[in-house]
Formats: sequence, structure tokens, C-alpha cells
Amino acid sequence: MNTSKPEYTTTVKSTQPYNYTPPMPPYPDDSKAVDSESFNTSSSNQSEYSRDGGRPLPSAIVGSSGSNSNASGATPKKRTRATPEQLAVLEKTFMTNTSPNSRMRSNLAQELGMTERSIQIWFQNRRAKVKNMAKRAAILQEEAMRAQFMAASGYMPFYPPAYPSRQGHHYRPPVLPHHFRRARSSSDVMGAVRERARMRAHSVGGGLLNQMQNDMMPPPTATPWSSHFSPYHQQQPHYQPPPQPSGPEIDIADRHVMLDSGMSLDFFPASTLTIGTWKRMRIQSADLLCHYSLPLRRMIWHIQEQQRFKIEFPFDVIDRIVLVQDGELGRMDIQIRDPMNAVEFYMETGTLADGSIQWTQCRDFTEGREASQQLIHSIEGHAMELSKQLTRLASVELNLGPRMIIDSIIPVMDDPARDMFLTPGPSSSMEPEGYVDTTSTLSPSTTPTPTLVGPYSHDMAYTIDKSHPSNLPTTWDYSNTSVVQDAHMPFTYGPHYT
Amino acid sequence: MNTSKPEYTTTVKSTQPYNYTPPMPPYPDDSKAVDSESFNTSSSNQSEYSRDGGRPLPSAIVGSSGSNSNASGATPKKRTRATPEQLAVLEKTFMTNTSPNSRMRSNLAQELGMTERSIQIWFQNRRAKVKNMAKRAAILQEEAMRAQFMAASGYMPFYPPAYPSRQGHHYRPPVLPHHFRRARSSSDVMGAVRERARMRAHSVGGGLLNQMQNDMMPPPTATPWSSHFSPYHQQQPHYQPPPQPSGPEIDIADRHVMLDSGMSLDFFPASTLTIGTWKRMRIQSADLLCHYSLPLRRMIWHIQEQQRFKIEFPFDVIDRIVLVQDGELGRMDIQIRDPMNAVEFYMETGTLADGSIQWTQCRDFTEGREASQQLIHSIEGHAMELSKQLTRLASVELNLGPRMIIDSIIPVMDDPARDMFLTPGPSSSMEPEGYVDTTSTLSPSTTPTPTLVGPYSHDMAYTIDKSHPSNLPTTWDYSNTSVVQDAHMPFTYGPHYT
DNA sequence: TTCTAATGTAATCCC
DNA sequence: GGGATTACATTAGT
Repeated sequence: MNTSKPEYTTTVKSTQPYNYTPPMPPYPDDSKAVDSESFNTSSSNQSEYSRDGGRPLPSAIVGSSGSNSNASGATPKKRTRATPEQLAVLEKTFMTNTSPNSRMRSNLAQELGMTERSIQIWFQNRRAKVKNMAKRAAILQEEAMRAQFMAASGYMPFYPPAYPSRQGHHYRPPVLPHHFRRARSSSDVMGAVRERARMRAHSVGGGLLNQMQNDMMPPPTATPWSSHFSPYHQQQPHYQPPPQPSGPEIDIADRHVMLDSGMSLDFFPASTLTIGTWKRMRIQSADLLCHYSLPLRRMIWHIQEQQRFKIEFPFDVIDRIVLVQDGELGRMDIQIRDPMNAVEFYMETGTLADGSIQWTQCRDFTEGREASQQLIHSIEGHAMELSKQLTRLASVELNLGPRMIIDSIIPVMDDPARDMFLTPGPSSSMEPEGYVDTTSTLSPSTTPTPTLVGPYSHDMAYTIDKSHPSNLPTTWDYSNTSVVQDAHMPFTYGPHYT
Repeated sequence: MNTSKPEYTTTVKSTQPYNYTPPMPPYPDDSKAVDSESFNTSSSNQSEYSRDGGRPLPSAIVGSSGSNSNASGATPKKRTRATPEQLAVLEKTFMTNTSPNSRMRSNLAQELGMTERSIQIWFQNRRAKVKNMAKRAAILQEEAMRAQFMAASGYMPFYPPAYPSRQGHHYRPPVLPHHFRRARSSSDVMGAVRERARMRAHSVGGGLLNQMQNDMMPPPTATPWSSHFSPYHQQQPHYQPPPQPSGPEIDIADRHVMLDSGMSLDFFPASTLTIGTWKRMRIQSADLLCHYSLPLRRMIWHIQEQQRFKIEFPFDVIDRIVLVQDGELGRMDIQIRDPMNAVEFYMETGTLADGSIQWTQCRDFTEGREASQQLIHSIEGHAMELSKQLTRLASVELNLGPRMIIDSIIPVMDDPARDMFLTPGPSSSMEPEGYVDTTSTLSPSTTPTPTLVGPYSHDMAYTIDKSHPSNLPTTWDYSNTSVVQDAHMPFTYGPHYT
């Protein structure tokens, strides 16, 4: 199978004028290989040589004759940097195959004017990067659970008091709720990572970690893709602190923020995003951001670890938006049509000169390609904030307003918020037996109308009147509706476009 | 000869608090075997996933249950790193046997507290390493030939004009001289490597490649050895350019350089080192360095590919040093006595914490063990530089001066430099028919005295007066002296200590 | 500081 | 056992 060409041969062959990949020896190394460190030495023992006049001549001797000043090994260790063009191709390839065989590497090498060895190393490092990101993310996940627990326990539910400190867990609860006990602890998380490495592209699924790996290391399936730049999506460098409900750049609902680029994107305070069985949780400020762009008229979900991913779809494919809420906590279900065609996926493939992110459209990276099939995107978050954002959105997108439904559920349990928060997914999370639904439909008349979250007709319209912030709930029996029947379709109302 | 019982005295074994081997189960042997086979084949077939062929991540999901995932027993299977102690034993063993049988492996496993499997793998990887080094070195060799040829063709004889460009061979000669045609081209070099692998420890001599392999993979013969550290040998990082005859840090004879460590070692500008039939060529800046250490009063030849080797002997065993020169080119023959006992051999076995090289004395690694038998070490290099170094050496080592002879040969051919350079060895290289010898003995009076390079008496003394750089030649018939009679003893004057 | 190119080595897989 | 390749740890360069 493996044409396995020696791989240490020839290489550079055709004169590539890339200034990024300077003419280097087939063995990138000579210089390094030679053992970088051993030589260098440092010091220590010049003692016995004192006699000879030891003038410190830092290396090199470099003669006048310059003839061979770096006759070789003196290669100052050229560290070749992949050009943006090269990177684009590499990333693209990586999207469909994280471990190209020697044949493919060879092709890439020719195409990009890099050595096969460089290609191989690039992929190796790229895989390692994914792993590292997964590792880090896994740790964050674990922290998030504590954080979430804290939140559910009565502290700031959505915005941690500050940038989550990694070292001092002030509010370490005495015991974790059972939902979270099942989760991996950070200590055995790497075992899973390791294991996953062997099941490349099979992802037999498991914890969140597997999902994450999947997100970042897309399974090797070739699908059409195209590269384009979307400079309109600017993002803050690194982990930007979470938007706070106050500040100069904030307007409507305290949730309208200006991004760096000067472009404004509005967003929902999402703590989780769930599409079918695929789920993401917001752990830090920027790792899950659910925007809506009024100018572009699109929903844009940002998923970010170190590398960023996006899921987008236009307002126009939204069939319905339903918000169920319970006190502070809410869940917004957005039903779309034709997800296979309507939903687009992007991955970050670089940073442009102006600092904006270079996005490359890619195939569905969600576990099981749920996002290409599922009709419902569920966002959990602070109920009131969600409501406010929906209100704002409805006020601008007039044709969306009629598709919105806001209702409430109040569990009969002691600590509804907690249970709600701790449930792993939308399908099983929202409707434990014993919950009571208090659904309110918002009409222009501002008259709260309890509504069963059930089979709406496609053209049912509701508008939100934000002047009535407290369209609040009359209780309603919610426990036996069709809403929760299908684990993969938390909300089955509405037509299915398949 | 030497029964050389393994003698690796226990050392490490139980409970090593090495940070190298973290607290892990005695040995994760099982873990390796265990997961190994996960699912598909990884490498080969991940090549072309044609479009969409089956969603690679079908199942999975996560749900909430992600319970086990690595149920296989939380063996994290840490990657074990051999401790320095373990390495020492392994390397030592490797020196005498590169393929220990299972019995020996078992012993090693016990002694070192490693699994047999690990031992096996270590040796396998170690052998692979040798091969890779040979492969690389072979490529360099081939380049070297071009470089040497270029040099001999009339360009800078010793220092190639620049870093030999691998992509455009500017000075590719129309045809290689016959001496070099015998050399393997890089294309069939691997065939030779492969071939050589079967003749391990037989070293039928011949090409440079075989010699090289010999250096790096010593034949399985047990000889006494001892391990010691020679921290006084520091080396420059990477391939340092060869010393040039000028510069701020250079003093006597322009050849006294300071090494990084602040330690000074003086050296000869050697382009080749020949001991009997064994020969090394300087290709890159650091692969052949012939030092003399005044404080240690020793000659030290460094041979380096990836791994470093040394040949050393003390000044006191030097019977005579003869420099023959021809214009820019010269050859210095150092005659020693009792090479079997006087010459020591070392190989690099690691790097110490301070960055210095760990040297382990080893048996003679030269082809045919020439260095243990031959009395003459020949160094070819820039005549004037050699002369200057000898001058300097003589000025410090007063008892060496009287043993030095400097003479000159001028060939009657058109391109002496070239022929000199292209000769494979010292024995046949210096005295083609038709050469004319112009030997000058240097006396304090600075009077050039033509001298036949013949049977000097042991106590003949000459001093060098460097204030007379042009002790130049009167012609002298040189073609029928005894000097060139014995192929293995280019210079037969002086007593033979056998 | 982070990110990434590159190295060295332990380990795996396939022949 | 060899050969290729991978993961992993680590070093440097920017």
C-alpha cells in the first residue's frame, strides 16, 4: 500500500523561489541534527584551559575568507515558515485527511514546493496541535462543570464572576451533582484522547471530549469545499473577556456589542449550543458565541478552542424560534428548513494582514453531521437575555417576529435551575417528569397567551412586544406533549425538510 | 579477546524516582499490546476518501453517557524514557552487539527494569538510527565529492566557495575525475547501505560508506572499554565554520581559536585524515576536526556525522611529524609509536546536563582497526596553515619541534593541486611519477636547505622559523626515494614500533 | 508569552 | 526483523 518512498531522498528538487522555503538541505537538518544541543554547551568547563588565554570567542570563527563561512552546517537553522498559500492548502487537506499517506504527501510537496519531510512534519504537528487543544479544552470542560455547578447553585449563572481562574477554584463545591460525576475528570481525559487517536475517523463517541476532537479534527471524508475570506467576521484576539452588561459599546438589552472591527454583531448569551446529538458548552468567554448579524441577516455560531469554527445559516431559512424558560434559565430552539443546503460551516485557516480571520468553508464538522440534518438548533442561556435578544431581533427582522414563541416551564422540583443546567442535552434535559410548563405566547397586544409547545402550523405568527418584559407564565401541563418524544428532535413541530 | 562480561552492575532497577520514568506501573507492557490494534489501519488506506464515503463518525454520540471510553483500564501508558543509566548500559551493549538475542534481552530487561519488549524496541530503533545516519551521511558524502572536486578544480581548495547549494549545482563539472567515479552516487547509495546491513561486522572495506557504517555501528567484537566523561571537550553549536586565518580571537599562527566554552583548542585545517587504509574527508565544517590540545598535550581527531567519534593520542608518543607541501596543499604525517596502546577511541554517548558531550571510550572503530596498527596519521590540508600550526605547536611543545620536518613537493604536472586532492589516500597520492621534490629543512638560520625526504635519523632536529614563509623549493628529484614504497606506510623513515 | 517548525526517540503496524 | 510511520516530549525560532 505504501509506496513508501524513501522519503529521505532528493526532496527539494525543482528550484522553488519561495522565500519562505529557502533552499535547504534534504535533511533539514544537518545543522540541527547535528545535535543542536550537545554542542552548545554552555560553559562549565573551561577551567583546565585557562592557560591558553581564553578569550571568549563565541562560536564561529568565521573566517575572513568567507568562502565557507557557513559551509554547511553553519546553517543558521533556517526555520521555514509556511506561506499563507501553502497553509491554505495544507489546512484544506487536513480537513479531509489528517494523516495523508506518502503518495499524498508527495503530491503536496510538489504542489507546494516543500519537502516531503516538511509536509510530514506539518501534519504531525498539526495533529499534535489538535490534541493539545483537546487536552486544554478537556481541562476547561472539567472546570466548566464546576463553574456550571456553581452557577446552578445560585451564583452568577452565565457570567462567571471573572475570568475563570485556573488555579484557585474558589467555589469548589463539596460534591458534584450526579450529572457531572459521569463526566471525565481531567485526570483521565488524556487516556481518552490517546484512545481516540487510534480510532481515527471512527469516533465511536463518548464524552464531550470526543465531540471536541471531532470538531477540531474533522473526519476524513471528502466533500466539496471552497475557500473564501469573510473579512466581516472579526474577532478579538485570544480569549476576549466576556461581554459585560455595561460599558460604552453596549446598547439594546445590554447585549449589543461592538466588535473590534467596528462592526456590530448581536448575540445570544449561549451557555450551550445543541444540534441533535452534537453539543457545545460555553466555558470561557469566547469559546461559544451565538451571534446574529443584522446586516448579513444570518445566524452565526462561533465555536472556538484555539482554532475557530463557525456554523451559519440565513434568517430566511428559519421556520420558527421557540424560547422556553424557567426562571433565570432558558432554552431557545431555532427550527430551520433544509439544513443540508442552508447551513454552512467554516473553519479558521489563518489570519489576514489586517488581523481579520481567514475563514474557509468546510464540510459539516459536527458529530454525525448532525447540523446538516437536524432541524433544531438549541441554545441554552439566561432566559431573560435570550428573551431580550429575541425581542430585539424581532423588532428588526419583522418577518422573524411572527415565528417566535416564548414560553416557560417551571419544574416542580426543588431546584429547577440546577437540574436544567446540569442536564447533558436538550432532548433529555428539559422535560423531566414532574415539570410544569408555563408557556406564554407574545402577541402585539401584549396579551400573554399560554401556548402549548406543540405542532404549530407553519404560518403561525407571533410577535414579541418588548415593552412587556414580563409576559409571564401561567402554568401549563407540559409533561406529555410531543415536544419531548424524539430524542433527536426535541421539538418536532413544524415541517421537516429532508 | 576480552571476555568482557557484561558487567553492567545492576544500577537502577527498583523504584527509580527518575522524573524520566514517572510513577507508573512496573511496566505498561500490557498497555502496549492492549489497545494496539484498535480499528482500521491507520496509515495506508486513509488516502483517498472519495467523497462522502460513509460518514466516518457515525455512531457515537455521546449522549450523556460518555462513561467509559477508556475502559481498557486507565493505563495511561506513559511513554517511557530511558534513564541515562539505562542508556549507558544499552549503548554499551550496542557497541558490542547490535542485535542481542532474546536471552540477552531478557537479562538486560531484568537489570534495567525494563520490559523485554522495550529492550527489543530500543535495539531496533537504535539500529534504525544507525541506518538513517548512514543514509544521511552517504548523501553528504556524495555532495562532498562534488565539493572536493570543485575545490580541486581550481577554486578554493579547502573551503568550498559557499554552502554547497543543493538545488543549483553551479559548478557541476562536466565530468568527474576517475578517482571519484568510483564513489557511489546517491542513487545507489541505499543499495549499499542495505547490502552493508547484511555484512555487519565484516567491514570488507572499500567505499567511504562502508567505513562510515563501521564507525557508527561497530562490529560485534568484545573489547575492553570503560566509560568516562571528558567534559573538557566542548564543541561549538552546529557546524561551526572552519577557522579562518584572521579574526579578532586568533593569535599565533592565526589558528588559535576560542571555543564557545571559553576553552581553546588548537587545530589543524584538515581536509582529510588518513590512517593506513582508513580515511576521512572533511565535507562540512565540523565533520572532521583535528585538534591538538596544549593543556592535555594530546592530538584529538574528531570525526562527526550525527554521532561523534574521537581518536586521541598523547604528544609523547609522537616520533615524528613531517609536512610535505605543494603550494597551497600540504600533507602532515604524524608518526607515532605503539598505536595499539597509545591511541584511544571514543564515541559520543550522550549529552550532559551542562551541554557537554559525554564520551565513552570504545574500541578502535576504524576500518580494519587501522588506527591500532598504523603508525602514520596523515592530515591533508592547507599547507601554509598546517605549517603555521606546526610552528605554533613546536614553539610550545619544545620536544616536538625537533621531530618536525617541513618540506615541499612540486609536481611536474599541470594541475598539482587537483591531483593532490583527488588521490584517495596518502600512500598513493603524493608521489606520482614525475613529481619533483623540493624539500626544505628549516633551521634557525632561516636558510632553505633542500632535503630529501628520506630516512631521517630519529634524533634529527629541525626548527621552524615562521618568519620565513617562503622557504621555497629548489627542485629535487623525488621520484625514486623510499618514501612512497609502501602503500600503507607512505613515510617509512623512522623506526617502527610494532 | 504563544505558536510552530523541527528533532529524537518510544512504540505501532505491516510485511 | 526491517521499514515506514506515528505519537510524544522537547527544543528553538519568531
